[in-house]
Amino acid sequence: MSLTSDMDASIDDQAARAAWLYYVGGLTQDQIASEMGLSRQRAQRLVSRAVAAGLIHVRLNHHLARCVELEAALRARFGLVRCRVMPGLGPSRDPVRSIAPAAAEEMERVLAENGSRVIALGTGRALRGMVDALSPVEAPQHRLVSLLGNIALDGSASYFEVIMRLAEKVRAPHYPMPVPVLVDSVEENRTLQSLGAVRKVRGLAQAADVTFVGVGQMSEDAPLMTDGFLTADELHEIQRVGAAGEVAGWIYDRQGRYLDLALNARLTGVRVEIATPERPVIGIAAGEAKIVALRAALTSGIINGLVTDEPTAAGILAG
Amino acid sequence: MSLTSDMDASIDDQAARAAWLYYVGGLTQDQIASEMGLSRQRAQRLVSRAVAAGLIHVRLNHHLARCVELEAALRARFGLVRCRVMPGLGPSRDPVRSIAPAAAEEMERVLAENGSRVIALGTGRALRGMVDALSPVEAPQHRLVSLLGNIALDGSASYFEVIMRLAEKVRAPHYPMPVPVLVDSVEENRTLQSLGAVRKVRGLAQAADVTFVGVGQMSEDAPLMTDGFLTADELHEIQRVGAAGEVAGWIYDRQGRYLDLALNARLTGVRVEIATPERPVIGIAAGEAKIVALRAALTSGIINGLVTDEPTAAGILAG
DNA sequence: TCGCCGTATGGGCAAATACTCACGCGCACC
DNA sequence: GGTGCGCGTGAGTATTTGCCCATACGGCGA
Repeated sequence: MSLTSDMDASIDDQAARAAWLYYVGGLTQDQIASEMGLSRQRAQRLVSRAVAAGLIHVRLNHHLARCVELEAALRARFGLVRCRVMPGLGPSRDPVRSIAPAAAEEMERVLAENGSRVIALGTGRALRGMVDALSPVEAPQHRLVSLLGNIALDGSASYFEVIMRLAEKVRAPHYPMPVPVLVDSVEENRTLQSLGAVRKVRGLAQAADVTFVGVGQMSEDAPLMTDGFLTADELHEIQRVGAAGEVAGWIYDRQGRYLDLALNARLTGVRVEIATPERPVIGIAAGEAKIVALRAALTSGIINGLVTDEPTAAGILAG
Repeated sequence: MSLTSDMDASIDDQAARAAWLYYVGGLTQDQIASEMGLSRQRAQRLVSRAVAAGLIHVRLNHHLARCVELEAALRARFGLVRCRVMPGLGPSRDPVRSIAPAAAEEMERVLAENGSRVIALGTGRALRGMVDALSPVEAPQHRLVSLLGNIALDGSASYFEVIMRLAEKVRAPHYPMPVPVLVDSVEENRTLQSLGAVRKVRGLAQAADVTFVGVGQMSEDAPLMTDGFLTADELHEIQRVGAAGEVAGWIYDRQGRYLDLALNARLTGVRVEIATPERPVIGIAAGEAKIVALRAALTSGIINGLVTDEPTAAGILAG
């Protein structure tokens, strides 16, 4: 009513303002409607739009005893440098929802550092959730680098894009891996790897100060297969030789030792094997299906940091 | 005591879990109830308890265009190093509610730095709100120091305690100013100031890397008066000589120049005059009544950082 | 042991919120 | 200029939530 400037405000501005009044101000949608001169319906739509667009972030400020216990147990058993366990949301819900805010906090922790860091990133739904949950912060002092491309065999960019989104939020220089994840032949791979641009990105990724990766399972619902990088037959063959999980496309066994597969020669991405306390590799993953893959990666130290949820943490420790 | 605190802890745990499922998981209270094996009513109570206890933090990740404009204008006009303008909540709501989360973010920004910093703090409702809105972070590398005491003339500790609360949340060493805000005579003040403990805290405060202060108005509702540090007569006399506002008890005129008052000799706290880009002084304040005081403090650079709300920002710029 | 009092609990109900649907407007394509 | 499509809107409705109240439980003093 008195706020005439609302008239020309963009829809997102209005949504943000409505959500602000609703969540922070504690007004009802009726009050928001009269405050902003809208119908109650519209106020409701704005609020729900703001939530859907991720304008509103909710975080829990309380360390649940059970989660803290699991964190401590994981830290002790696998010598982790970072570990967060978030409450589960029940079996039918996407666990990414639960771990994304915590993963975002870990990322913010890195971004808040003053010195210039090289941050390497994998791909996947969990990392994408992390980036979506991240608060925009100006952190141009850091460099972001991809461990692998985001182009599938057929040329589509269906794989979850992480690095560009993140770079947009933090305004940092970024170095995507400018190649497909997987190529058709060893020769093609050799050609690509010899390119200066590729060599530069690889070099940067290998020198990363901190690395964030998803962890893929090698069961029937393996991301490598659902994303079209492996056929069902290939998957079964790889399962047969002991595949337990995969980080950035590189497949390892139940002890977390990378397998020597024909596939490897066609993978273009950087293999993660640098996890040390000074250069941590943080795994972001949760879900029943990923327990085996996570336990293996933790056992050999492919990852030495973990953000997961309660049932997954319990599952890892149960083995 | 341990038994009751265990009870409280487990109740808080339950509350946190319920709120997590509600806000992050998006379950209804019915679903939470069956998930956790409770009645719906209990689930509802847990969620509302979690919100009331501040276990849940909601933040808006969208810089409203109007607020961004105001921020830019304030930055440009007063050469601010930090500036946040949050949307207003309407005239009848407490503006502290609006600015507290943003102020908390500024504080978190400082706390997230790796190096050891000295953080000086004033008192007041706004700072208290900031601390309440702060996420607990372990930041033991920093030192927290008070600019002034929190004891009134009559010995009561009615002034809003900030430093202890903050120290509790971040587990940092803290140095409260161990004296009343105001003493009866110049001699008493001299005696107090000569104490080793006081000198040490003053020295630390003067060397602060960053300072957070509230800003008090000198109108009829001046905090200095309502908190019992000034009588109405004293206030009127000080108004007559041009008082515009006050930071940590030290009164300045409309140009932001500290006034030479008899009162000064009885003030025990540290006068803030160190604002530089390297050692910023951030003012946390909002409200119609504080516009004049804020404009003055910004003009002379007593503060070079600001967290306020939209109407206040507009009011400052209008003058 | 009894009765009182404070506190926690679940049922019921009114308010608030989310969802669905039909309509209307503008726009583009025919 | 007509027509169909898509988007946004408001009305109506189902669901969810917040609040009040009667009641049960447990501690405590008489």
